[in-house]
Amino acid sequence: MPYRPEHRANTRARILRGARTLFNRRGFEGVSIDELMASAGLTRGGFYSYFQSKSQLYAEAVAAWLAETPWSQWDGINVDFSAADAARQCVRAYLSRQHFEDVDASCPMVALPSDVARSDRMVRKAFEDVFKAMVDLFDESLRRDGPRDRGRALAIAGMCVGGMVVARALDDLGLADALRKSTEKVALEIAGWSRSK
Amino acid sequence: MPYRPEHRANTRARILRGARTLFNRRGFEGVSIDELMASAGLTRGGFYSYFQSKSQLYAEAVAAWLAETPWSQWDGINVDFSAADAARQCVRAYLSRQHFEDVDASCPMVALPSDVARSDRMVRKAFEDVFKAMVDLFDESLRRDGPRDRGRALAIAGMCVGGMVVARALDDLGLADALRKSTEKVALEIAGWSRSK
DNA sequence: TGTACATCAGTGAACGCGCGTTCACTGATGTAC
DNA sequence: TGTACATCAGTGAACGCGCGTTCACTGATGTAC
Repeated sequence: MPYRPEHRANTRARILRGARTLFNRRGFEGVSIDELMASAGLTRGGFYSYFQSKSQLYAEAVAAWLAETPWSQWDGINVDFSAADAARQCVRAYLSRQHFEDVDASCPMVALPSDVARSDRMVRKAFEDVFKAMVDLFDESLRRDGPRDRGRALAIAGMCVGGMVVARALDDLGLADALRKSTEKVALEIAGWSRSK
Repeated sequence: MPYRPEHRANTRARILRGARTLFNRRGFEGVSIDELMASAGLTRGGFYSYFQSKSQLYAEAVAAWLAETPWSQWDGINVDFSAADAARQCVRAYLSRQHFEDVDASCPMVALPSDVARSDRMVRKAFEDVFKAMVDLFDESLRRDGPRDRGRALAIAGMCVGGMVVARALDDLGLADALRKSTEKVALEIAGWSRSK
C-alpha cells in the first residue's frame, strides 16, 4: 500500500471542507469542480474518485454541518450548552453581526435556502435535520421555564433562520441591522429569555 | 409603421410575465433564454431586442412584483386593505398553504432569497422595496392599536417571509405545516392581532 | 541501509453538451397609392 | 377595394465558452528484499 491509509480520508475531508465554504458563498450552480478541487490543492481529474457527482458532494456538504451545531460558533464566544441560558446565547449568536457577515462559514440554512428548496430529498433532509436540532434546543430550554410548547420553539427557530436570510438579501445594511436586532428582541421576549441573566 | 405601437409593449410584458414564473420555480441560473422566450411563444433570437441581458430581465422580474402587493393574493380571498384587520389578513394569506404550494406565483422574497443575496445592487434593491412595503403595512396597523413600533413590524415581516422560506426547504410536509401554523400564531400574538375579529 | 518495484493518488487533455449572445436573414404587417 | 412596398418583429444557425464528466497516463509513495 503505497500511501498511508488515512491519506485518502484526509484528502476527502479537505475537499469537503472547501466545498462547504464555496457552496455557502455562491450556491450549487455557482461553483465548478475545478474550484472545488483547487480549494483542496488538487486538480479536476481526481474528483470522481472521491465523489460520485457534484450533487452528492453538495448533499454531504450540507449534511456535514449537523455534527457541528453551527449556531454555537459565532459572536466571538462558544455557546455553553449546559448553561441555563444556552438557548438565549444561541439566539444572540445566530443573529449576530459576525454571523451576518461571515458568509463563507455561516450556517447553510441561511446561505442556501432557495437552493435547497429546489434540490432533491437527500439535500432537503440534511437541511431539515439541522433545523430540527435547533428546534430541539429551544424546545428544551422552554420546557425548563414552563409547559412544553414545541410550536413556540418552531416559530423561534424559524425567526432566527428566516430573519437572517432576509437580512442577507437586503441592500441597505442599516435596515439589515435593524431587522436582526428587532428579530432578536422579539424572539427573546416571546420565549421569556430576555428576563433571565 | 408595420406593427401597432402597443404590439412591442405587449410582447415585452408577455416575456416578463413568463420570466417571473420561471425564475420563481428554478432561480436565475436554472432558466435559459430559450425557455424564457418559449414561455412567450417566441424563439431565442428575439430576446436581445427586448432586454439588454438575462440579468436585466431578472432584476425587472423581481421589481415587477412591487406594483402588485403580492401578499394580498393568496388564501383564496383578496385582502381588503382598508379593513381594520388588513395586517392580520395579510399574515394569514402570506403563511397560507396555498402560498406555500404555489411556487410559480409565489412572492419572490420566498422563492429567491439566496439568489438575491448573491445578486447585484439592482436586484437587492428590488427585493428590499418589496420587503419595506410589507413592513410599512404592518407598521401602520400596529400604530392604530398602540405606540409606533417599527421594530416590531420589521420582526413580524421577517417572520412571515423567513418562516415560509424555511418551510419550503424542509422535506417533511407535516413539519412545514407546523412551522407555518406556529409562525402565524406567534406573529398574530405579538402584534396583538389575534384578539381582533 | 539501499534499491527495484507494485500500487494507486493525482494529472490534464479530451469529449459532448448547453448556455448566453450575435447576426444575416425572412416574412407578417399596416400604409400609400 | 386591391396591390406594391417599406418596415421591423421574429427566426434560427452559428459562435465561443465553461461546465460536468471520462480516461489513459504519470509519478510519488511505502514495501520487500
